[in-house]
Amino acid sequence: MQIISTGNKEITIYDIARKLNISPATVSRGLNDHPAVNKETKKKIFSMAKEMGYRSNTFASNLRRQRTNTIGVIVPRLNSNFMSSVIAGMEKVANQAGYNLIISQSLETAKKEATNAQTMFNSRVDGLLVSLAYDTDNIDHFKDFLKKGIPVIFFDRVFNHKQCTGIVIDNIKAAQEVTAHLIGQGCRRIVHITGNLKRNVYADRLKGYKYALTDHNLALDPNLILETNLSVEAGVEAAEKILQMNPLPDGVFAANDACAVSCLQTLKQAGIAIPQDIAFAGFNNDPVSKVVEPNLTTVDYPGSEMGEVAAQNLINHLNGTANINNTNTIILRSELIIRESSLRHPEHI
Amino acid sequence: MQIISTGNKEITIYDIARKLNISPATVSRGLNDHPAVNKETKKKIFSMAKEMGYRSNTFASNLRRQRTNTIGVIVPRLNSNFMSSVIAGMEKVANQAGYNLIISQSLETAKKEATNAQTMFNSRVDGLLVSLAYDTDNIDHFKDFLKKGIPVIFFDRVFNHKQCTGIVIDNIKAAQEVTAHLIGQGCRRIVHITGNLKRNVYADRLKGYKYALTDHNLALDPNLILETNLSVEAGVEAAEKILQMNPLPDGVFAANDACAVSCLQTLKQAGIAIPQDIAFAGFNNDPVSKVVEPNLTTVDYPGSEMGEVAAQNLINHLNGTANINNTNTIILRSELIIRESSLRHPEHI
DNA sequence: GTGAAAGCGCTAACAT
DNA sequence: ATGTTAGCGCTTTCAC
Repeated sequence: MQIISTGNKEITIYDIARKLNISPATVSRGLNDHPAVNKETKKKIFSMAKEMGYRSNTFASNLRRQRTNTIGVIVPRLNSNFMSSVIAGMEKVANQAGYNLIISQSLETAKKEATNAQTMFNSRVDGLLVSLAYDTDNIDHFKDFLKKGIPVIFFDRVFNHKQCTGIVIDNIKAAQEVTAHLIGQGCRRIVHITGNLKRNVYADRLKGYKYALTDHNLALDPNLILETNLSVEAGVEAAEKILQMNPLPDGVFAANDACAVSCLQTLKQAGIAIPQDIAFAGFNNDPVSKVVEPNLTTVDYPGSEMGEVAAQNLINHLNGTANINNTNTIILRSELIIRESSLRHPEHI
Repeated sequence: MQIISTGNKEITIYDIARKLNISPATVSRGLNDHPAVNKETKKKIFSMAKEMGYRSNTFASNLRRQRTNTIGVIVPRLNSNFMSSVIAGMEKVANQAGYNLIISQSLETAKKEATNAQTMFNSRVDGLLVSLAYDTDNIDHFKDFLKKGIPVIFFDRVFNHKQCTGIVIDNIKAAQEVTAHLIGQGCRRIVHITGNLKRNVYADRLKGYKYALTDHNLALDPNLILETNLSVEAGVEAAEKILQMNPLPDGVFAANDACAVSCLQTLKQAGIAIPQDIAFAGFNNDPVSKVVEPNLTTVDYPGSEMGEVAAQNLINHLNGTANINNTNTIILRSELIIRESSLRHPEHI
């Protein structure tokens, strides 16, 4: 038994129409701010709606218009500054345009990503914004969307597909800058800790690393490239591998901050001086990068903006203002942030 | 112009019925696994549905059944390990029970919280799961829900209201343990950095701090209680205030880790030895607590479990399995994690 | 075990 | 500027 339940009856536009002695159609038009409705009538409608506690029935409306005004969002995890900013940016744009967001986490598995996609498909989202899971290696689970012409936009972790727009930063260039910076600080044997190379973000950062070596006429040593899952634990393991190397490397560039930090700390505990023995750089500008000692050199990029751009492009497409089918890639700016972990000439700070 | 768009026509139960020469009613029953439908018929229906690429129209279904099977979630921010785990826990339970989640961030403002609540109300969520914003001081924006008998469950940051269930940890006890631990390490003048005392979590942690002092016959010095917004910047400011104190305190207990860490680091830079001069403790077990040097003593509590419990209780209530109107508060376990920042007798590690 | 038919609340084409 | 009407796709009562 429900203890509290007053006024459980839902008010419909028919109730409002009856009270006002007008037709339901006019009420509907008024509520939707249709230009052909008399201003006075509109006012009456709105105040009566308010008074009676009316709330629009989205389902009836969606059923009728064959649109949901809902955007699906699938991300690997929500627990980063970056993702939270992305979502905030999307929400801002979506709300302004009258769209709702359905958000879900793939928890880095392709399987859950597929399930989530199916749920979104059944909820008939008008479009999808996706950042891929760690181990996704095809996008068959988005085929249903593409077949139906429902737009899918990837951001950050994108998939190269002619039918899908991607919003990214220039990971190659950013990584190239990081590596060049380390080289500029005197590093000659730089370890690169990377992630799953299926993901553009890690593949591109690796490319940037390689290009920078080439730019500075340094040979590429495959033994210096460690492919990991970029977790905190992976950082510890990487440190153990590094300690086995002979000679020791003189620089480490990790593809994310979490891994960089745990690797740095493990090496430090083993008596390695940072940055004198080994200079360090990460990627993402996570809060931890400002806490670890020494503070971590890293790359910052704008989550909120990425979210806004992704959502805005999708909505413009849905509203017919712009067509993203012709847009393949949108590149946002990023920034190298130099901190003590890589600075061997402190006077340069 | 849409470049790709094949099979844009939606399949309905009527299409399936026609192909199978049965009635739409039977198709509907079959799809919903109604017991009164012949097993063979069911099989035929399912395979035909699959073949034709049928997907159920949630809107028509919701419109008809007058239920949405959707749960609204409003949180201050998504960017913490804790919140991300909470959401993951909720998703798990909700998916299993056939419910969907609509998630939104209040970004710590009561205003956005109210807007979000209104959106949720209009989307006719079956129930609401809320963790309050920093500055919310009443719950009028949830009145619409309560009036209609739509259940609202608070978690972590709860509001004391007879009509609302709350899921929390015992913040008083946890804070009391933290403080007692500091006292056990020889602290006598312990600063407590707290947040907005409207929020139960901070008010209760303050209480726990006070009770522990009482338990150990220590006088309460109001000057040692710093009310802040618990941000990273607030930690720095708190450190500056602490440095002005004469005599210096010998312990700091901050109501979250972010603030504790920045305060700790600022004091360290000023030449204070941690934990010898000032012992430190935080709250939340954020990843940074394991990165800062020395590692931060803190309180861990289970986000995923809190999410699961909140969602499960809501769903049980909605399904009529249990009634939460009688349940006022559910308390989950938490755990003191002792690390070097508070350990003055290293042999105890 | 299956079918017929009504109706959930809204919108939009058409009519006035 | 407003009204009439049909129908979006589904579920469910009542009938057989």
